[in-house]
Amino acid sequence: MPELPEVEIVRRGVARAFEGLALTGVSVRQPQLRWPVPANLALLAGNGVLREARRRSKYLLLGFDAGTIIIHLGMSGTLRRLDRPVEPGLHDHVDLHFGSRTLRLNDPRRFGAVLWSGQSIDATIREHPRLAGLGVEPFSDAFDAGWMRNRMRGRRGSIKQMLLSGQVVVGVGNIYACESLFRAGIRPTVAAGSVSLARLERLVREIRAVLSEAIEAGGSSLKNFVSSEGTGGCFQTLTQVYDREGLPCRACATPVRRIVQQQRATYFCPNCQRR
DNA sequence: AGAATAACCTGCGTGC
DNA sequence: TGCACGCAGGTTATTC
Repeated sequence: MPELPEVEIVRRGVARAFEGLALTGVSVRQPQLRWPVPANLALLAGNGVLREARRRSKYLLLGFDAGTIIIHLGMSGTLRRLDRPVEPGLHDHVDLHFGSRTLRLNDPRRFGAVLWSGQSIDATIREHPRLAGLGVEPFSDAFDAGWMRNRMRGRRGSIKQMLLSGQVVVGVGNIYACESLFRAGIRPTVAAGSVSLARLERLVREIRAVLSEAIEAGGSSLKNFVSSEGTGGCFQTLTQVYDREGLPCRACATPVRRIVQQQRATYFCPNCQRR
């Protein structure tokens, strides 16, 4: 589900509606997500004020004085803002209550996570096992072609696989990996270590561009992605190759091809992406 | 170390 | 209509 643009949109909604409010309670109805949800989250957070909602990779980090709530939406998670009591439905796993306002996590497939770190957001990003060791943020100065080349030197796995791994750059999932490789004219199957510096420079530009445009468009809503305000995005109507198998390439009219890499669908134009 | 594979889940669309 | 099957935005664990 959510890749960087979708998580960023959720983060903005949460920041706007919840920063400065005190956490007054947590309801955990179904703790079985990727890892068990700590049942005593509210106690851990010390009923403190939400100071900041930040994003690192596809993780949402809610900073309190006592520590940080870490949320991942997995494939199917949504976070919704409720301004009055609403009867919980199927897969409404966790509620974070801030007085009369509630942040509700729904996640049918349960690949998401809600974790607690007793550290600040900054320390959590540096030291938490799930977050330490992630690649750089795509909009940071550290992300450039030289960095990519260094991280991918000697790698024989495909460039698409490296993008998805999060070891080089984070936030790029299946949709935006396909889209950025198309826009950079790179065949998704080529060995990561064999891509020239010039082509990596183009890839860096296109990754940033496609992520920015997706944020502008409100993200991609394939099945169930919505913002915390309940609105869906429209980037899925703007994709060049993703989910367009057999349809004409928007640039050259060659039929878009679909292959499978690492058990994930890859879409590309065999004419525009020759190597 | 790096690469490949299975696994974790539910829901939806398709085709018989 | 009902049912089997394949597929879905992500990540981790286990192999070799």
